[in-house]
Amino acid sequence: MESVSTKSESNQDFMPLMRALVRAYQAFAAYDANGYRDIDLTVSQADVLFTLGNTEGLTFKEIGNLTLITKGTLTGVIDRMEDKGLVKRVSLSDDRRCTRVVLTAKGTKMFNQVFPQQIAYIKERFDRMDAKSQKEALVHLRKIREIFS
Amino acid sequence: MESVSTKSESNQDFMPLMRALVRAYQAFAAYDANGYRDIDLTVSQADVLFTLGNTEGLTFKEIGNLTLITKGTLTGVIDRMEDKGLVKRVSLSDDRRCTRVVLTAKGTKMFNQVFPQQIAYIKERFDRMDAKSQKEALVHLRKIREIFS
DNA sequence: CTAGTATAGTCCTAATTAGTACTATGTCAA
DNA sequence: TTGACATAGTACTAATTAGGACTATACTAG
Repeated sequence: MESVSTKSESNQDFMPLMRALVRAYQAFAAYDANGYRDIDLTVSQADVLFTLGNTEGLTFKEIGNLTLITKGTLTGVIDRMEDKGLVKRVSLSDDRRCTRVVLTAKGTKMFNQVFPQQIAYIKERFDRMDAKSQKEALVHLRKIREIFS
Repeated sequence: MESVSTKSESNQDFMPLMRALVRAYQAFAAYDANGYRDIDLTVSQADVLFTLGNTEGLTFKEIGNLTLITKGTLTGVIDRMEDKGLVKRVSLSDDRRCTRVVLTAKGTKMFNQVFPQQIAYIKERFDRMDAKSQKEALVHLRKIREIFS
């Protein structure tokens, strides 16, 4: 279908799929980010806020695993969220290497306000895709994740 | 199927699909980036290199559209590629606002070497997905892109 | 012609990102 | 107990990212 400007002999039929994956993600990410424009939150900060919501707090390690934000990056993200008064660092008594990050009252309030809002904002678009397609897409995307892991 | 920790009343069945999209992209992106480890190229630089390959040069605007790299970012990316001797800026006589970015001999050589390599590297993984699934996934991903555009 | 507007690219800032080195703490085995 | 190794988080760097301000150039309507 699509052709690629190269003299390589290999079959490159996967390239449209590769591009579609990148474009689909980028379109979603841009739309998602737009939802945080008004409120004073970056995507990473919102990601952490949503991850901490309805928990008793999580360690850096746990947050990193759930959000896929690297530990080095996370230090800075948590720093800025702490500056904004959204989270606080709490030491663990049983393992002094660990730090538990907990939402403050202000952070909890923001979570309760922003999370449903953002969910509704995104749902609005996914609703334009029928349930059957969503189900099939889910299977395919999990397969793609699997082959690249 | 999956449940989410929130008290929002809205139907959140799209969330597994949303997560699958993000994870699939991230897995692919990480794999792709790993292909540039050995050679001295970042993902953005490789993106530009591949975009310029087999062309007579492109303007910043054109590169930006093809790669989805913002103009502000592109200035820095091209700066560093120019420092490495991979590309050069050429002025256009008919519109002095525009700059054409062209691969140097060194850049062309690198393109001819790295592009087929990377294509083969990625193809290896996509080959693990059968043609029918790829075709279906392509349709779904284009739909996802559409609903978020 | 000329004023207003649009476009191309650069410059600047704050935040994120990956990666590596580093410190403190914990674990496990000899 | 003590040395080797592992883990958690921080510090630091280069590159990227989005976004907005800015300059130079082009276009267009009156």
